Amino acid sequence: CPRLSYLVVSIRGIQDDDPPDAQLLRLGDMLLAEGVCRPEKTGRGGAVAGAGTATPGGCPNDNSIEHSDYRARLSQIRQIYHSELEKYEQACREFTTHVTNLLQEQSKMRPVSPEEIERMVGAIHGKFGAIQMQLKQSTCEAVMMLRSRLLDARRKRQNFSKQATEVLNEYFYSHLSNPYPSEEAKEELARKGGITISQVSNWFGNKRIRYKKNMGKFQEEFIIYTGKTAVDTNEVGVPGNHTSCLSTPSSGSSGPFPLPSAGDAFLTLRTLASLQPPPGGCCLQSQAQGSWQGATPLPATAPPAGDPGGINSNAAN
DNA sequence: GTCGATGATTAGAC
DNA sequence: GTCTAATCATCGAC
Repeated sequence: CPRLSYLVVSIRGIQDDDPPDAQLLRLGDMLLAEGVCRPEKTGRGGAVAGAGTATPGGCPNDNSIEHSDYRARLSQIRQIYHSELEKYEQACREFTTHVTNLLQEQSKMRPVSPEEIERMVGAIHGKFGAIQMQLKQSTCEAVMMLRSRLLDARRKRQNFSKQATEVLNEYFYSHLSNPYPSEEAKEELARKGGITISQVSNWFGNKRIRYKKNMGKFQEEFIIYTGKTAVDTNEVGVPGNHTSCLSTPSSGSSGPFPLPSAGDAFLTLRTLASLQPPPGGCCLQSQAQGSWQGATPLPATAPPAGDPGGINSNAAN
């Protein structure tokens, strides 16, 4: 929602050297944008008191249920704002009257020019304007805090559907030697899983990191997916192998060559993972930064015996 | 309420 | 732009 950033920018943009009127106007605009106050009817002096029914502006203006709490709290803020504003305006009026009366009293004893009265009234309005600005600013801050608490959906998340997770895991484990789907593969995974491409990218980013950090934990998953999908063992990291190089994932998830067992799959994968791609390998993507293969010695429980070349000895080179 | 899993965000490297 | 790594924040099982 651009309005929040507008608020932030606007509040940051308030400088002490701004003329008070300009600051007041800007804060008024902010509160207007948030639906806290109505457009001012006349001149300065802030919103019309009692504008509690003003239509909330911005994102929360939709009818979604999750925003009802926001709207309720915004309404509270609005009421407090207008109540305080009314108090300040009342006080300003009273004080202005009081000072004017005092000056008129003084005029009996000394000459008091209309300019002097005007100057005093102006000074009073200036002081109350500053107070009003503080009120607006603190109201803005309250609204911003409320928004960040209740509306900021950046970290809202929902677990992916089972189908999406399966599709992603199938691709990941069947391309374990190079779990970097191309754009086309991402698109297809996104389509199959009913998620967005950036979610696919996020998922693979998270998966690679978490797999690398704790491979043992993912052994069971590996068995599930490689066993279930009957992974084509030729697919895993073999230089020149078609499926590991093609960008489309479609051929990887249902290989026609069932393994005798998942454990064998492990062994085979471990062996294959140790193979080194040819110089300028066919299509490994973005491996310069992470050396995925070097960090992919497959789950530790796989038997090391019989591993001809060693898992980590040269995979990353 | 706690805690692990997990999707999203961020900073920094390339 | 993509990537890793760290972190945040939420979900969901217990």
